[in-house]
This record gives sequence, C-alpha cells and structure tokens, in this order.
Amino acid sequence: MRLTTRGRYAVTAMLDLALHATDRPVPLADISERQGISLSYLEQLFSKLRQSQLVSSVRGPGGGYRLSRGAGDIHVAQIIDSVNESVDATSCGGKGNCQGGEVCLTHTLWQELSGEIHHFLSAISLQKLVDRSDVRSIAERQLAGFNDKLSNIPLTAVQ
Amino acid sequence: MRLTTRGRYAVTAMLDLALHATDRPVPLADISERQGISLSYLEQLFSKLRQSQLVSSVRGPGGGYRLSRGAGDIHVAQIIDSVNESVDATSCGGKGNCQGGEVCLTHTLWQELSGEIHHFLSAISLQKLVDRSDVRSIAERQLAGFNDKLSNIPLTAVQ
DNA sequence: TATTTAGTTGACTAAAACAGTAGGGAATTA
DNA sequence: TAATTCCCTACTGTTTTAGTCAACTAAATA
Repeated sequence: MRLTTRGRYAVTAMLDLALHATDRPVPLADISERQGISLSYLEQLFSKLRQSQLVSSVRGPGGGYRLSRGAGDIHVAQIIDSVNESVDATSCGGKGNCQGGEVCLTHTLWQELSGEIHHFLSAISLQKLVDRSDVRSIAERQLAGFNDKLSNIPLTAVQ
Repeated sequence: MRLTTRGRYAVTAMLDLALHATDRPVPLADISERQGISLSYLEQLFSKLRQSQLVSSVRGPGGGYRLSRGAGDIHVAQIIDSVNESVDATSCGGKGNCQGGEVCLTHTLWQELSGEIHHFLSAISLQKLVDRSDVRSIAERQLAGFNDKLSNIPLTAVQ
C-alpha cells in the first residue's frame, strides 16, 4: 500500500476544482498556482483522472477542467484509485499467493486493513470536504494570495 | 504513509514468534525458514524490534529471540512503528506546514485517515492473531513443511 | 485565416526508498 | 576451542517518486 504525494495531490486538486466550480472550466494553471503543485505534474494526474471519467476537459482559450458529475458523487477513494495508488495493503494484491502460492500468515490482517481504509475513504465525497469549515477557511486564504498575484499583472494581460 | 514488505515482514515474524513461543528462544533461522524471509533482512528488522523493546535476545547456541512481554500486550501498530514505517498519511508528518508553512487543503483529511488506521492496528494484539482459526491452520501447514525439511538433514545435525 | 490558449502525450531524469546481500564482529554454550 | 547465534555496518541493484521538457493537437477568438 502506498499513499504518497501523488494521491494527496490528486485529491487536493480535485477539491480545488470542486471549490472553484463555476460556469467556466478551471484551467490547471490556476490550480497549480493556488495549491503549489507543478503544472506538468498536474497534467499527468489529470490525464488519469480524465481516463477514469472523474473530470472532463475543455480545450482552447477559456478552457480547463470540470468535475464530470456532482461533487457529492465523487469520493476520495475513487480519486486515489484513479492515479494508480492502490489502497490494497496485501503483498499479493489480494490474490492470496503471498507465500509460494499459498496464503501467508498475515494475509487476512492486511486484507481487513485494506477494507477499513477503503471504507473510510469511500464515505468521504468532495462535497463533504467542500462543506467543512476548515477547508473553506483554507480555501479563502489561498484565494486571497491568488488574487494578489493577479493584480500584479498588467490589466491587458488579465483580460 | 507507506505500508510495504518491511512492516508486513515484521508483523509476520513477530506472529511466528508468538506462535512458537516455548521455554526456549526462537532463532531467526527458524523464522526465516518457516516464513520465507531472508535471514539477513530479519536481522535488520529484529535489531529495530529489540531497540523498541518488543523482543529480547539470547546469544550463543540455543539462543534466539523471545517476545519481551505477553502476546496480548503487543499490538500490530507498535510493530509497524518500530521498523520505521510510519502510519501517518499527511505529507508534513502532522506538523501542519504542508503548504509553505501553512496547512494544506487536505491536511485534516489525511490526519483523520491516519487516526483511523492507527486505531484499527492498535486494537489488534498478537494474541488475537494467534487465536484466529485461519492463522492457526496456516501455521500448521508451515510447520509441516518445516519438519519435512528437518528430517532430510542427518540426525547429527539436528541435535 | 492566424494566433493564442490550453489540453495531450511520451520520453527523460535526479533522488529517494526498498529489498536484499555481504562480511565482519561479539557473546555464549558445549 | 569450535560452533552457534545474535549484532552491526556498509554496500548494491531495482523500483518508485516527483518532476521536467518538448512536441503536438484542438478549439476559440481576433
């Protein structure tokens, strides 16, 4: 099992998308700026998120990404799965051939742990996260910094 | 967070120790044989387990390792902690400086996940594992193979 | 139509972690 | 003294991670 920066970035970026959902799609450059994640890396992650049909993309000026469905229908577990971070804790990937074709001594333990984690992360939707007060206040802080940066750019470049 | 072969090996080896606890200490060579874990690697792991006072050692012929306390007083979470596999899912190690000194958008989520995992693994003692029927039957299978190997060695080498 | 914006893809890379090896020791027992 | 077993350090090949770079395609606007 691994839960590393990749999975965390993916969830963070998706939450950013949910927070800034308007009628216009959100470009990755904005997410990169607000969340401090490299643009190229985001591109890789969103390629997988799109393949998993968690987001849809719009090309061209004014383009960007949108959640493919309501934030209440997208769960953290799906996002992590999508970017190839397995939540499986067994060594055999659940196959049960961990010790020379046979089940190892601790197979069931890891299987149960996997189930526990998956259950926990499946119960949390993006909407639930959006509704949390701590998330909202962090998002506001980030937006303030984001707008500051924008105002430093000549007006002609903004519009 | 990472839960890899290292943590799994450590728990498996400790469970083997609990299963084969008698008046004599258990040599690593036996655990290596039964669980299919390389001896040198086990030595590294047991060095950490000893530092964490989860096992005690006896040197010399007839030596080996013993659990330092009752199997009911040793929990899976402690074993994993001991071999340096953090169960912490945050990127900042719980410090809350994940985004340029400030808390990142998903900090609380990962913190809660960490708590969930730790709670689960803290509730499982080695004794609980020993008492499980699936563990007992796997242990018996392993012991059969172990005894077969012993009987292929000339008697003088056994005792 | 030309240009710009923004997604799409694949190859590449430095650094870290992992899993395991090797080769000594030091203590203890027989 | 010889064998056994723990103890310790250094090393190594492989994989994964996190990220860069560059070329390309599609869509919108001027």
